[in-house]
Amino acid sequence: MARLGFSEQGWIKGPWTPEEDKLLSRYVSQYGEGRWSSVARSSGLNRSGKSCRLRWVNYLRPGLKRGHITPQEEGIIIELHALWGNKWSTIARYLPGRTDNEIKNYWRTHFKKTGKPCEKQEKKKNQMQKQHMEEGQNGGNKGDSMNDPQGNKQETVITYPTVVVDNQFLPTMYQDITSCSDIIAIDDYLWGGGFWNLDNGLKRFNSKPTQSATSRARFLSVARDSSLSQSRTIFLSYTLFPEPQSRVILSATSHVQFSATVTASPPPPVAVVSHRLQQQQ
DNA sequence: AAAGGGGTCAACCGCTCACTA
DNA sequence: CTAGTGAGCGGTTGACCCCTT
Repeated sequence: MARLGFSEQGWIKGPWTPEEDKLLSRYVSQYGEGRWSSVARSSGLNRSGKSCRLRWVNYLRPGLKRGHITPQEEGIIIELHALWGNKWSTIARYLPGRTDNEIKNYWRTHFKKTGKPCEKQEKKKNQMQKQHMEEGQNGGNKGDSMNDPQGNKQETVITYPTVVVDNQFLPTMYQDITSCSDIIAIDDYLWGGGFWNLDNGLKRFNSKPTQSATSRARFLSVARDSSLSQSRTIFLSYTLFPEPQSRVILSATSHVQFSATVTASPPPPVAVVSHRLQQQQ
């Protein structure tokens, strides 16, 4: 690939070569992140510290996700952008494996012009949701649908565990969603969006919840570990209201044992809350 | 098949902030 | 308090890709 040129300081500019990537990766794995200017000097790379840092953070860093933003991630982006605006790095902290640059690019290409997802994206999303619905009807016991066959709205009671808050803000553990490999998105049609009441089990609001509901939440995404066939681990992430800047990640195994972490933001991880979730009778 | 245009994304730029001497 | 330096952030650019005509 042709070089774009050199900076005034003589640093190479332009696309990175595989050799440069190897050099940088080797250096960082040996000496760690940080001190980027010394990385630039000592690694043998004729690149500026800034360039090295950017390449590492956005491309070489372990744990980065490749591929398209999922509908769940899109939901999180929309939600958090509504809260914080163009705070890309803050938003990126809630999307493990995604970089601020990636999210920024995604936002600009998908939402910047119209302020809403482009038609193509919407079509795709609807298609996915339709597919989920069909799969759900084929034996999935995931709770009642949002609408009855006549299309009338009704409150949905999910036969999933009840959420009981043990103690408020009792630090117990911090569970990172990234620790689960091969997370795929599921149940988007069921969980994605909408408001949920956590006071008396998981009940879904069809309209905006009342101000008195203290532990209402909006689910942003659900994902599961596909490698577990019997003992599914489900990850729920949602924004707690009325604290708009807190977010909870719940993890559930076999629909029996739940644990939850609350991270105040920005940035995570900070305060941790433990919820005990009991299986609904 | 070729050209044009729009979309995507890696990379750069300029600014701000935090830290230190 | 101030100046220098490094790191990080958001905005912007430009090359490449792909779709449409």
